[in-house]
Amino acid sequence: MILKTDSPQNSGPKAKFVNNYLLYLLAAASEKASEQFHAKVRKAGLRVPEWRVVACLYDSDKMMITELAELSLMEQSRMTRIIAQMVKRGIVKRANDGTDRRRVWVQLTPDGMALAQTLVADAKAHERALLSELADTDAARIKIMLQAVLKRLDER
Amino acid sequence: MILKTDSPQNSGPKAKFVNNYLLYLLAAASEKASEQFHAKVRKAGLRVPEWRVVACLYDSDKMMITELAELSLMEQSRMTRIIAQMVKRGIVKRANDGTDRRRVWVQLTPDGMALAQTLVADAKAHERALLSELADTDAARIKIMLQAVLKRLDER
DNA sequence: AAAAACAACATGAAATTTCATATATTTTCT
DNA sequence: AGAAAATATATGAAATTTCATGTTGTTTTT
Repeated sequence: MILKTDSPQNSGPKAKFVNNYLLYLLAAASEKASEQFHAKVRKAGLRVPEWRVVACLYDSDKMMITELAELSLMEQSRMTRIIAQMVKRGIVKRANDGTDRRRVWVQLTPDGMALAQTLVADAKAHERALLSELADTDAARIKIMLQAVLKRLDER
Repeated sequence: MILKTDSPQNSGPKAKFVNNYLLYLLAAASEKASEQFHAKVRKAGLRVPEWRVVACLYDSDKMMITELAELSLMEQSRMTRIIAQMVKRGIVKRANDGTDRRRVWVQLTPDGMALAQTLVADAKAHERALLSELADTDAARIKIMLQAVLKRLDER
């Protein structure tokens, strides 16, 4: 029996690095799994970072810029500007904190909420479809696994 | 018994979406797992996209711009410009194809190879460390799982 | 209660990225 | 063969992103 360990363009006897490298596998899986859904996001008029903000606020109703940045996996100064755009477009609004005047709370507007409802529903449907494609595989347990990974990464 | 399903900032009874959403888990795992190593990459004088190019060429010794872009998960026009910079810095060189004059083959220079050797070794060491932290977890099988996911995603 | 340290957010300026499209070359179709 | 389609790369211009740092406000130290 012949073992096919790699993809087509594999030529020599030397084992490939990239296609078997954890960080690459993670990046590629993330990228390719998201591709389809991100196309939907853009059709709904949002860019991916904006969708992340909307999804975060769907869960929490108000968040600080810094929190949004961390949860959305991007830099604070970038988040500040993204929020500014989203405010202009009426998706979110900014509010002050009564106690700490440095803080800016970001919240969904009614329009933003509507968007969030729709897109989160779409996201869940898309996820169901994706997971069902993996149902007969080890990969079905992927979420549990990824959560374990994240927990470990956080702990250190 | 009380079920704690989520992270600290979880307040209400409503189940969180983001922290249990596959595409988020993938993105976050990728991001956070890479963080440390990407810092090393930058210390070695490369940015992340450049490291991806170097890693690809470590495996294949010559690749077309288009191939590099696809494998490195980015757009072709961006790759064209990244390669231009890397050429200037003496990390890679461009060569023509004898038959198809549209093609540009990108190869590591000797300096580029040296960089590749070092960084790939670092990457492998980093990966070993990471995987050993997960050794007692389900997540130890994560690579197998991610490969299964990618295979499925490719097949459709 | 100052001083120092820290935290949250904003912003200028340079660099990168994106998007659409151009150019050149090869392949396919009729 | 000629036309049309496809492929590979390049590029202008607008938009976004990054990096370093500025500003304001809060906490901690001494």
